[in-house]
Amino acid sequence: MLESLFLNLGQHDSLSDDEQSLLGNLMTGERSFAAGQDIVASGSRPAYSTLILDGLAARYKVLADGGRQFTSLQIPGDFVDLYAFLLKTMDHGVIALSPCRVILADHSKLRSITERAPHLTRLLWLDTLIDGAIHREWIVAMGRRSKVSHLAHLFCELFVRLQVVKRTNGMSFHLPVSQAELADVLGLSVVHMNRVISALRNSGVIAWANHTVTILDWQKLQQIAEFDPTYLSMTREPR
Amino acid sequence: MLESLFLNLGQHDSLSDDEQSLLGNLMTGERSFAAGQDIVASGSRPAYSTLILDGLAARYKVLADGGRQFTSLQIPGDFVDLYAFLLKTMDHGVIALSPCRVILADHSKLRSITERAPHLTRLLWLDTLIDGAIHREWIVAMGRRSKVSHLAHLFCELFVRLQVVKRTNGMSFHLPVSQAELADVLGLSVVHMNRVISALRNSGVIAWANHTVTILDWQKLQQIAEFDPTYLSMTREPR
DNA sequence: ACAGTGCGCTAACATTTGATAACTCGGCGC
DNA sequence: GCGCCGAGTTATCAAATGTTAGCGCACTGT
Repeated sequence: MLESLFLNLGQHDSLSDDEQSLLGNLMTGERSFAAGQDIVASGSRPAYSTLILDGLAARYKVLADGGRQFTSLQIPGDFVDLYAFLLKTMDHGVIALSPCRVILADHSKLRSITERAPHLTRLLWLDTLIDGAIHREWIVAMGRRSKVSHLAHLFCELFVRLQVVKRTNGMSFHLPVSQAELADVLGLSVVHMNRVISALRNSGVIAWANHTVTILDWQKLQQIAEFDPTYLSMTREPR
Repeated sequence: MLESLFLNLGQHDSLSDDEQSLLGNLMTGERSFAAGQDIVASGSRPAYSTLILDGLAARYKVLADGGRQFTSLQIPGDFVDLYAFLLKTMDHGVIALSPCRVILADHSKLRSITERAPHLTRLLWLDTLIDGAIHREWIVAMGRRSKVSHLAHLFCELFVRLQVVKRTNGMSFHLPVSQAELADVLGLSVVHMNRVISALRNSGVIAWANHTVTILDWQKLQQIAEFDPTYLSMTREPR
């Protein structure tokens, strides 16, 4: 059941059997959320962190004028709020974009991992660092890439991340979001988001229908995106 | 000499004398960089992490068309590349925006801290988590705030962070960057950056001359920025 | 079968942002 | 003193992006 988590953490360094069973002991209390529901509320002080088993979720903030911005997309094997273990207070919310099945990690147990299992601690720390690396890549995309390139980059990132946890199907993956939700990822109006999607479609590198994205030309997509996966730290080495 | 680091880490939870001396033992090898020099090169695999003692630095990425985007600003007491300890390969560069004095932390020593000092490990982890929280706030600012609000938010953030490490002077702080560099923070053209700065100046909430920013109306500045410092985790509690 | 609804899509127009160029001003070397 | 140069500023025009509105289609409940 923790397959995705093992695939995710295990891609960076090997996970011992002991560590796998520590993780198995850590994660308890499965829950489900419907699309549109808050998984974690902004301002809350959760006593546990949440791992996605199935579904798509996103971190977000809402501004006074009602504008919403997603700050990350979370897939199976991702902790959506591991940092709440030390940050204590959530400064943003996490919403389920599709039906989500999750499992929880008590902060008290996480704490004891930091006391007793240094290597596993480093792997969990690393997981939050990659989160940060993705954030930086998003900042670059928002600030200096063309919108088409930004969208292409997002698709590259999602494809590669989904591949790690075996949620791709050939060159396709499921992306259960509306264009309005995607607009809240890129920081665009819905109308302009539609224009950008059309442009990328017309360039012939992707198809997107029925909530399924198909990459028609992976080379060219990466080229448009200037995609360099270094920031995802997908090499296996001692950490 | 590690005053800023102690102030920075100590704002979140108390640092024991033992922990302070562990940190003192950790940080060795002072170096200086001139404005414009790379402190850490993109693509490198440093064997140590870098702490700013004095000066202003920034993380950045450069795109194929020459466009540059800063992803963070780093002030005294900040680790600019603590995550390189686990991420291994730098996926971006760090540049000195003003003359910088730094001190280094060998990754081997950092590793031994994770083996022997769980509480200090959590505080260092926390430091990187706040980095991530700041990234998320930047994403929101880039995507959904007006440019004037974005700039106001940046000034709020810098002021509060600089206050923690005692680098403010009343309601003023030193900001040794050109408008072109600031444009690479907000992701704007230089010309438009200038317009945005003019607008914020004309609203009467800040003055900016000789590389010194003075906040004339702190309440109104926070209001324009919709600034909520929760994401900086500035409360002292057990971590 | 029917109307209601959410979503994708497009048109027309307004506003924001970028590109290019020119002008000012102060510092600095000669 | 003179001229160069970098930084800030402004003007003008072009391109990107937002706003408002409306259409069509698939899906849903009745």
